[in-house]
Amino acid sequence: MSFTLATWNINSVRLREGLVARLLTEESPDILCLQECKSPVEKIPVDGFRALGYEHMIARGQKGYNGVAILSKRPVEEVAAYDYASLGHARHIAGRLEDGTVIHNFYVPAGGDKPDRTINEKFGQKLDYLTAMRDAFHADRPERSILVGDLNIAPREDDVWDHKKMVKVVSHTPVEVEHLGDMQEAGGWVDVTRKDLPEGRLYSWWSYRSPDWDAADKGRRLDHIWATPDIAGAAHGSRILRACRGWQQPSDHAPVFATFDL
DNA sequence: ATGGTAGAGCTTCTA
Repeated sequence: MSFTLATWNINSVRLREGLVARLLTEESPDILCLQECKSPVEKIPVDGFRALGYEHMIARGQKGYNGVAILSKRPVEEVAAYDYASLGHARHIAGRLEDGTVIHNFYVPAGGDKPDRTINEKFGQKLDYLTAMRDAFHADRPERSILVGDLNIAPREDDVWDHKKMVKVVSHTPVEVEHLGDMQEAGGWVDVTRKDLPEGRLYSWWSYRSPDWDAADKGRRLDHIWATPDIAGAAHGSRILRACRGWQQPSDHAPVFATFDL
């Protein structure tokens, strides 16, 4: 069995229903994982997605903030939706395909402005969230699993436009990279995007605050596709659809794709 | 040190 999977921080699924439909129509991934739906589950516009062949959805949502969903052409059974670090936020959903492959979809907390948990509670929550993920994967080591989402951390020097300028900026600080690495190691996760594209700068997010985002290109790779070692070798065709960032009224994130031949 | 933009839902928070 072969399937193509995409992950996209959509920054309001209701406002950008048309952009989701465009991506599904033009690229037809088998599975699309969304983050920052900013919508209660019952207000996600599922009918339009169903009409395009995406008959299955599992999701967690809340009013105004956060929210994650998995849209799929194939049946997907919900197997978990954890509130890591007990924040009361809709940031995780996991589903299982008919062949047994488990897909985890995450929206890791952004962490606020200051990278210091003594003065910025949100930064502490981000680190605690990653620690809770680490502990969960340590206790129950995943197999035949894929982890995607907006992890809100760009771990490598070539995942940001300027490593030296970014090292004190939330999303690229050493303490965040260490927490992400510990969580990755606990699950045995392989970074599929970097397995396929090991060289060169890769970004999936460009701030709205830069009007000439394309020319300035001050991006970060915040959105990731990982897999457990038993299936990571089956992944190929990784790509980031930068063009979506230039669509009308875009999300500030571009979708990330990978194909698995299992 | 600061401000720049965007979305939800309410007059402010979050990113």
